[in-house]
Parts: sequence; C-alpha cells; structure tokens
Amino acid sequence: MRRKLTLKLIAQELDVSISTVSKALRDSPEISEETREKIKAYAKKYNYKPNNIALSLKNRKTNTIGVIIPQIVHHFFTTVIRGIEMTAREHNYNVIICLSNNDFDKEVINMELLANGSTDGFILSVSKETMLKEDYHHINEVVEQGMPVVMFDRVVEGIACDRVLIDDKAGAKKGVMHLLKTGCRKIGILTSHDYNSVARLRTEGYIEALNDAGVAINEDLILKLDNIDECGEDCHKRIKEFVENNELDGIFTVNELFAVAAARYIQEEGKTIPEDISIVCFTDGNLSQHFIPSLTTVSQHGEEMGRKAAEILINKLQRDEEDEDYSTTYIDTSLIQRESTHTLKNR
Amino acid sequence: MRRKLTLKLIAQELDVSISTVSKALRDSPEISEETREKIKAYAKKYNYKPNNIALSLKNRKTNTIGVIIPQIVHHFFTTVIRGIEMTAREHNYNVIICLSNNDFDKEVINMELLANGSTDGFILSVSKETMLKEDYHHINEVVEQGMPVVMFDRVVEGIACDRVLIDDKAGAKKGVMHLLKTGCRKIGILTSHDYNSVARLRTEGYIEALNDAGVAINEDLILKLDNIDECGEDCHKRIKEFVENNELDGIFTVNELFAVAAARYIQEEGKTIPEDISIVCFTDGNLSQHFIPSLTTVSQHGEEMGRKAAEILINKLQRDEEDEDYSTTYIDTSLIQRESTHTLKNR
DNA sequence: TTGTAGGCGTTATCAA
DNA sequence: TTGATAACGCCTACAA
Repeated sequence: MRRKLTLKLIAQELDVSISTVSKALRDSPEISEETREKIKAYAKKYNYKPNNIALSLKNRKTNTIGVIIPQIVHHFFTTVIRGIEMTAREHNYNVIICLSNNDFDKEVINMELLANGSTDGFILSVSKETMLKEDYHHINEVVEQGMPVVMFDRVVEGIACDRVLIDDKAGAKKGVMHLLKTGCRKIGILTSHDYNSVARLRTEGYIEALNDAGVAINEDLILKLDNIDECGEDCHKRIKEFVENNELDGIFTVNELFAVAAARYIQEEGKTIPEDISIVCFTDGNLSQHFIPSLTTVSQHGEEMGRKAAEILINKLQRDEEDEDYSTTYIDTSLIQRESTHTLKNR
Repeated sequence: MRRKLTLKLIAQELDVSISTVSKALRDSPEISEETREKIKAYAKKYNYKPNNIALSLKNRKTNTIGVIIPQIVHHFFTTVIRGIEMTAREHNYNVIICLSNNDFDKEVINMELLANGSTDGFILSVSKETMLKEDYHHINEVVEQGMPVVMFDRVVEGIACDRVLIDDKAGAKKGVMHLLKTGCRKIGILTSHDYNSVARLRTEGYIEALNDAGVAINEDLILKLDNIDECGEDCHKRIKEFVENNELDGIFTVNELFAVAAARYIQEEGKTIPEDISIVCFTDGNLSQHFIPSLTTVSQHGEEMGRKAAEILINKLQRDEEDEDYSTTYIDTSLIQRESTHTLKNR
C-alpha cells in the first residue's frame, strides 16, 4: 500500500460515489445494509483511517491542545504534562507539546505556528525571557483570535485567560514552618529575583512564616540568585559564600538545585544534615528523592495541575459561546518529610 | 478580530478575487505593483497568517516531524529532543512530541493519530512494553504507507527504517575500562534484562572489557534488574543485597538510578566512594552531576543523536523517491570523570 | 493584470 | 437508497 487510502479511492474501487462511502462508514441508515457491509469490509481490510487534516479543515477545529513550556527537564513539568495528557485523552483531545527552552523568540514562533490551525487552544507556562521582557503580544494575539488560553505555574498579569497556579506562597510557608517546628531559628532562603512570579511568591511565603513565628527577618539571609532553572558556576560560588558566611541552622530553597549545592558546601564545612543544618526545598523531583540525605520537599502535585488546566481549557472549548469570566485556581502543595530535616511526631 | 483572517475575507474586503490576493501575498509578478501593495498592506495590518491545515491538505505534506518517546523525565531524552528541534527548525520543519509513557497502547494510539495527516515522518524510541510484546504492527503500518521512520536509542530489528544508536557496547566498555585502569578488579554491574536492547549491549560491553583485561567473569556480579527506567522498592532491596553480599571494589551501572541506590548502600555499610568502591554509570544527567560524590559517567551526546536522527529523516523526506537502503548510525559516547572514581592522570 | 476552476479529503444538504 | 454539489482555506494552471 503506497498512498494512504481515501474515500475517493474506495469509491472508485467499489464503483459507488464518495458520499455513499462516507455515509456507509459512519453507519448512516440511509445506506442499504448490503452496500454498507461491503464498504466497511473493504475499509477494514485495507485499514482505512480518515485524514485528520481534512477533518480539521472541514470542522474548523482540530481537537488538539497545544502545550508550551519552558523546559522539560523539570520533573515538575513532566508530571504536569502527564496530567494534561490523561484528561485530554479522556475527552478525546490530542496534545502537542512545544518547548520554548526559556527563549522568547522560540515561544513566539511556536505559538504562532500552532495558532495557525494546528490547535484549538493553549496551555502554557511562559518562559523566563518573556517574563523579563514583559512582551506578551503573541499571547494576546492568540486570545484575540478567540482561542482560549490557560496559563499555569509561570503566569503573567494582564491577559484575558484562565490561570492555574501552585499556591507557591502557602507552599513555601509550609516548608519554612516545618523548619521552625523542628527547632530551626536562623533560617536562610535561596531564591531568585522577583520578576519570576514563582520565586517572588515563595520568598513572600518564607517571610510570612518567619513573621508569624515572631522571628525577625534578616536580609542577609535572603539570597536571590539569577536563574531559577539552573545553578551555574557563579551561582555555586554565591551559595558557597552564603553558607560559609552565615550562621545558619536551616535553609529553605526554591528549587532542588540550590538545595543540593547548599548541601555540598555545608558538608564541605564539616557540618552534617540535618544535625547542624536542616534543608527543605521546593519541587519533589529526582534529586530530592535520591540525594543523600534525601531531601524534605514541598511537593507540587503537578499532575493535578495538568488535569485542572486541561479540564478548564476543554470546558471552554466545548461551549464555544465565549464568556468573559476568567478563573484562577490554586493547587495545593504538600510537605514530604525526608532525611534532611529533623523528624517530627505530629503531622 | 474574532475569526481568523482568510484569503477569502481579504478578497471580499478589497473587492478582488481570492487568487489575486493569494498571488499578491506570494509576490507574484503577475499582479500589478499597486494592487499588490494594497493587499499586502491590508494583510499586514490585520495580521494575516496562512492556515497551516489548509496548506497541509493542499500540499499533502505537513512539514512536521512526529517524535514518540517513552518518557521525558530522562535527561537523555530531553537532550535528544533539543537536537531534533534545532535541526528541524533549521530546515523549516516543526516538531510535535508525544509520550508513550512506556505504554504499548499509548504508543499505538499516538502513532496512528499522527500518521493520519499530522506528520510527514517519525522519530521514535520504542516503549518498554512494545519491546516485551514484540508487536510492531503499528510501526510497520506507518512504514508501508510510505512514511519514513527513524528509530533511535531503543531500537528493534525487522523494520524497514533508519536507526541512530548510541554505541552502548563501546560506551559500557569505556566505563568499565576506566574502572579497571583505576585499579578495580572486582567489578559488578547493575543492568536490566536482555529484552531491552540497550541494557543487553551495555552488559556485553562490560563483559568484553573484563575479557580484554583478562579478568574472569563472575556471574554473581551481574545483577539484572526488572526495569531500566525506575528503581522501585524491590529493585532497591536487590541492590542492597548485591552490595552487601559481594566483595566489590567497583560498580558499573546502566543508569543513574541504580548507581545512586548502590551508593546509598555502600555508604550505609560504612564504606566510602571511591576509596573503597568506585562507581561509573551510564547517562550524564542531573543526578550524576549533583550527587555527592558526583558520579563518573558515560555521557551519551543526546543532542548529537537528535540532530543526526532529524537530518536523516528530513533528508528522506526531501527526496521523495524512496530508496530502499536503510542506515544505522552510531553515536559516540565519552567518559566524564568525576568524584566517584579514582583520578587518572592520562586521558 | 485579473479572475475562474479544480483539487487536496471530508461531511452535510439536497436532489434524483 | 444513492449521488451530486458545495464548503472548509489555500494554491495554481489556465482563461479572459
């Protein structure tokens, strides 16, 4: 079989019209039992499958959700995707994923590409560069064309779309409170600059937890690194100095990488975790689970987040009269206690 | 702007025919300077973008590459995807990614889905379940329809397609030789069952390295775990026993997870790495880099692999007369020395 | 220089 | 019960 089978080819072969074939295959009662069977048998034998492209064109909808994310290395994004895919499949939607690699231009290209017919709507987490530039024209354009958009995790103000967020502030607070409960008082935080919505909220949670506990905020104990997605040489150096120059008994970090770097320099100083310094970090990924000591983390329930985002989007897609109300949903976090903090009886 | 702009709409608005608009926008010399400018100005003003779906249908090609992989958590797959995307973009192809989650049914569904018009060709790494079942009908179907397929990493015999492989055997050999060179003699291997092509080849490399060095193979030192993608409870237990019951001075593992698990039980026994036992593992990911001690690894050059796979596929797509010759390309590995092995002067 | 017609693969409407 | 026709959005050979 060289070329894909089409209705036309079947029609020619069986000497009927195209529309007869179409109807027969869709079990139309218009067609006589006999011809219907004949056509279906032929289609089955030669494995006919309708061409999705033609269907999309005809129906003006693709039944496909476009997902645009900065990176895929993140365990977190992986779980979100899984959630999206599960819900999508349940509702007979397909998912296509594009990576922006935290690059503004790529984000724009990808969105335009998918917006030109490949997709009915978007689920997206904006790239670092986009946040820095504060240029959202590509997202707004898509919205203006009537395609629903759901932003998750790394969201941005001023766009007419739904939002699904980790409750970053509450999560961070939960983590820092755990440190406090297990006896830490000199707690530092490794975070990132405030343009990153996620980092900012987590820093706020840290501050709030300390405030609630009546522990004074010491600006020296707040280290804002340049990038929340990696930890390069310079980042390592700053963490090293931070650990060496401050008398800490606890550290909260906004990602795993910072936590692991801190652990390294803590141990190099001859201190042990959690005896001398406890660690709690955000994101329950590979590293947290397998590091020695394994890390107490604030887990993000990415799968639930993905499910929720997909649900909202599909919902919007299905009742196409468009309402102008946009929701913001918060997804809870939970604390996973492991070896990097003192054990606590009550939970 | 509610509905997307089409040629038809522009034509109505400017009171010309559709084909005039089409030609003008494609800079046809047939159209007078004047109307051309007028049309282009209008299109630009209202941000006209051709509908990809319509183009695909017309041209019977999508300019899209479908990528199907088992998992995305793997750092390795991430780098492969990056390579694919880079090359694809250079040649004006788009990439759409689908995850099989190591699930046979999902692999089949995804392939059928993409094959029905969404994609011109495939780059795929088969799922664990598919390898187990040895059922490749979905891949063969796609091939028979004339869509080129490039398999990478987890490949399978008996399919008419190109292949891009890590030289797993040579890589493993390289890793084990490093252990030998740094003085290890009682070297164990943590690997997976032979149905996994990758695991099998790495095991062979291990054996060959020992043979070459004149070290006798001891079957007790070869542990075949059930799954190469994760390391669950049972897996951990078996690794623990393996480490405790054997007098080892070196361990080679086919992935990071096994290495990290081994490290844990080695240290629990009061031994240190690399002083008492050295470790080398396959896959240069997050864990290897950040673990303490950081792990000496066999790095897979995933990006190069992705580039190569994409190049081969695009090449096939572009000269559409189909030749029946299929290539197998091996991608080299390299050894990255870190803290988990003794240092070696020469490299 | 501009417009008409046909086709890519489907489906829906209406006519035979 | 079956078939012809138009339409989805685009492109192109050919006619005007």
